[in-house]
Amino acid sequence: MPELPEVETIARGLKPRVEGRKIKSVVVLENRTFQFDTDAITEILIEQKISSVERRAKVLLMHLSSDFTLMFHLKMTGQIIVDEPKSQRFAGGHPTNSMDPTTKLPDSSTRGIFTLDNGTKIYFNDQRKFGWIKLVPTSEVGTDRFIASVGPEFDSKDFSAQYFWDKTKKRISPIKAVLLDQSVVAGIGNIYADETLHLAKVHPARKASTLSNTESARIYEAIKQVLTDGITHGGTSFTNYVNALGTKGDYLERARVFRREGLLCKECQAEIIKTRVAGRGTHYCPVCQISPKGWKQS
DNA sequence: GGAGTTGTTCCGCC
DNA sequence: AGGCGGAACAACTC
Repeated sequence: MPELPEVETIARGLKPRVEGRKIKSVVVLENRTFQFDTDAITEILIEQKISSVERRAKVLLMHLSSDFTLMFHLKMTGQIIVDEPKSQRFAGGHPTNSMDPTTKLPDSSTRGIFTLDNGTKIYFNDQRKFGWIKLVPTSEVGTDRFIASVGPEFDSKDFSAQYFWDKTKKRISPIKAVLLDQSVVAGIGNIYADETLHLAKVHPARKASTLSNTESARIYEAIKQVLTDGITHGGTSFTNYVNALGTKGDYLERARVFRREGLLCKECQAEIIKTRVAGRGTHYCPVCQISPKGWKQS
């Protein structure tokens, strides 16, 4: 499940390897992945320069010199992997040849291939075909339905403690559902929602409207810390996620609760519980995160 | 081999 | 109006 830290890690890996390069060819292996008229590829993509790479929420943006932008959403199992010709590898530490994950590409999950003017290839892989690629005029990225509805970035000025309090206090749904709501804050998914609430010592099933100002502030700070930490450690890998170089992220081994059912809480040694909140698999510590009154574990 | 997995959209209901 | 909860989507793992 690529969330904000995973997509940010991909963007950072991609940037020095593709910015300034021209797209020479595009191979469409799965039509439904390409959610735009692929007849436009020749005119709008081929021979165009990738002027910059950017992330907004969980969407990766590649701005082109044609004043169009490629938008990528990885949904649950998407990958964007860049394979540079050996002679031209960016000195940012590509995996050594013997263990280079890109030697097996393309594979059965590859849905599209972009080849650049120096021979670099960008593979879009997606086992479950939920991910998509769109092509829109750069000036219209902001009016894309998803982008238009998404909330502030966690590290932007717009995301203040006051803003977060205003948003949460009128919501009666579980706080976990509020964190997963992309219109409140951009980029949190199942991993970092659980991690945030454990750090903030708030039970995921607490109704948002019952949180005190102090608890809301703790969650606000935890969001920033957990997402920053996720980026620092290159994201979380347990099934599909790899970065732009095809290698895994390191966050899982430092996870507080995520995928740690039955293991001990690193704060209090209680056993981590897995349950279901907001329709999602949810991990928490029953001691650090006190259950709300009347809440039954399912 | 049926259930579980999840990011986003859609839909019915309040 | 808009929040809420659940279904739908897809394909693999267990």
